[in-house]
Amino acid sequence: MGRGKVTLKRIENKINRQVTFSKRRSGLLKKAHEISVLCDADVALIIFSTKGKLREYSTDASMDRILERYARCSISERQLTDQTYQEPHGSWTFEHAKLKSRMEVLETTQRHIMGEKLDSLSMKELQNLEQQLDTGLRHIRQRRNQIMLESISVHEKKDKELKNENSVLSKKVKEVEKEVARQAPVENQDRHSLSSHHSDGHISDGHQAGGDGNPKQARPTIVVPPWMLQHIKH
Amino acid sequence: MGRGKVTLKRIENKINRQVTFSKRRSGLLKKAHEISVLCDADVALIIFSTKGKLREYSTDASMDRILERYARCSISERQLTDQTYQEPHGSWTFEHAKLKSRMEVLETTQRHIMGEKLDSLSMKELQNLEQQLDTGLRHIRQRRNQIMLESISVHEKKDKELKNENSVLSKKVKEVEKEVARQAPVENQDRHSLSSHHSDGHISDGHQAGGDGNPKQARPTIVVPPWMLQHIKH
DNA sequence: AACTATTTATAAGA
DNA sequence: TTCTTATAAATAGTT
Repeated sequence: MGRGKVTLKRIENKINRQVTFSKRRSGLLKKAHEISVLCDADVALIIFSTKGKLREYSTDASMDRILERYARCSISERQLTDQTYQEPHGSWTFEHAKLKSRMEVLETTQRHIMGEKLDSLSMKELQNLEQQLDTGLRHIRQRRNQIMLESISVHEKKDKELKNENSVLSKKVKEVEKEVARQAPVENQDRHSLSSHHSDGHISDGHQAGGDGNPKQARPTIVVPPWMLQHIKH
Repeated sequence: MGRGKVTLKRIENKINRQVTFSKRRSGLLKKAHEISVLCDADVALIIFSTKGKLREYSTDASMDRILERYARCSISERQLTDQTYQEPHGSWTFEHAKLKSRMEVLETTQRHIMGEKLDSLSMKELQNLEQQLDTGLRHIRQRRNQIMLESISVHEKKDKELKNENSVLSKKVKEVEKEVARQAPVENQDRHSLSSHHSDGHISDGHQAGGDGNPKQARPTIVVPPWMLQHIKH
C-alpha cells in the first residue's frame, strides 16, 4: 500500500526507517484498537522504537490486567509442556503475576491429589493422576517401611546390648553375694531379703538371662503387623 | 478496506465478529512483524479472543524480555509523572518473598506426594502422607469409575437406539422387496441378485435383526475389563 | 476457504 | 513532521 512494494527487510536508510516507523506505528495502534472494539478482544500492544521510545495500546487502557492474564495463560501452557521450567531472574509485577498463577496451578493440583474438585478433570487426566499417585504412594510406603525396619533393627541391637550388660551385672551380683555370704554367714535371712531387692532393681525384661547363656536364644519375638508387610516388594 | 466502511463499534453478529476477528488478527500480527523487521523495533502483541484464546507476537519471540523492558519503562515513567506513586502495599518485595516461600512449601509437598525427597520426613509424617494419598487415590478412582460407567451407559443407549433403527429399516426393506417381487415376478434371477446387493448396503452390525425380534436379545455383551472394576466399592 | 469490490494504509515525493 | 497522491494491501461482504 504505497507507491512501491515492501520487502520484509530492515530499511537501511535511517530517515526512511524513522518515517516508516512513525507511520506504521500509528497504523498498528489504530488497528489494535479497532480489533479490540469491533471484535470485543483483549489486546495489548507494546512498541519500542530503535531509540527506545515506548508507545503502547491496551484494551480499556488496562495493560496490567491483560499482562496478568497473559502471564496466567503462558504459565499454565509452560507447565503443561516444559517440565524443566525455571524461574527467570528479575522481578516485578509481571513476575509476581506469573508466580501467583503458578501457585494457583500448584494449589489446584494439590486439591486434585487430595481427591477434591475432580469434576473438571477428564478421564485421561484422572488416569494420569491415578498412576502418578500410585507410584508416589508406593515410594512412600517403601520409605516408611525402610524406616520402620531400621528402627526395629536399632532396637534389637540396643536390646541385645542391654541384655549382655544385664547378664554381666547379674553375674557380678551373684559373686558379690557369694563373697558377702562367705565373709559374714551370720544373720542369714536379713541379708537375703536385701539382696533380693537389689535384684528387682536390675534392668530386666522379665526372664532370667542365665550366666553366659546364648543371647540369640534370648532375642525377643517382635511381631510385625501384616499391614506393614503388605507393600514390601523386594 | 472492504466493500463497506467500518464503524468503530462492536460487531453484534456473532459469526461476523468471529470471522472479522480471525482476519484482522492475522493482519495485525503480520503488521506487527513487519514494523518489527522493517523498522528494527521491539514489539509485543497479545491478543485474547472473546472466548479467551490467546495469540501473541513478539520480536525475536522474546516476549519475556520485552515485557520486562516494558515494566522497567512503565515503572520509571510512573515514578516520573505520578508524584503520588506508591509501592503496592508494604514493600512488594516482601509480598513477593512470602509468595515465593509459600510456593516452595507447595512444591516440596508436591515432591513428597510424587514420592521424591522422602528422606527428610519422619515416620509420623510419612504415615500422614500415606493416609492422605490413600484417601485421595480412592476418591480419584471412584470418580474415574463413575465417568467410565456413565460413558458405558451412554454407549449402550446409543447402541440400543441404533439397533432399533436398524431393525425398523430391515423390516422396511423386506416389505419393499416383497412388493417389488409381487409387481414384477418376471426375470426372477436378475432381480434377486439386485435385491441381495441392496441388503448388503444396509446398516448392520453383522447379525440379522429378525423381523420384530426382541432387541433385548440382540444387545451385545459389553465386556468390562477387570481393572475397571477393581475399585468399585458401592 | 476463495473471491473481489472497495476501503484503508502507506511509500514516495514535496 | 506533515500533506499529497499513486499505489499496494487489507478486508467486508459475498459465494
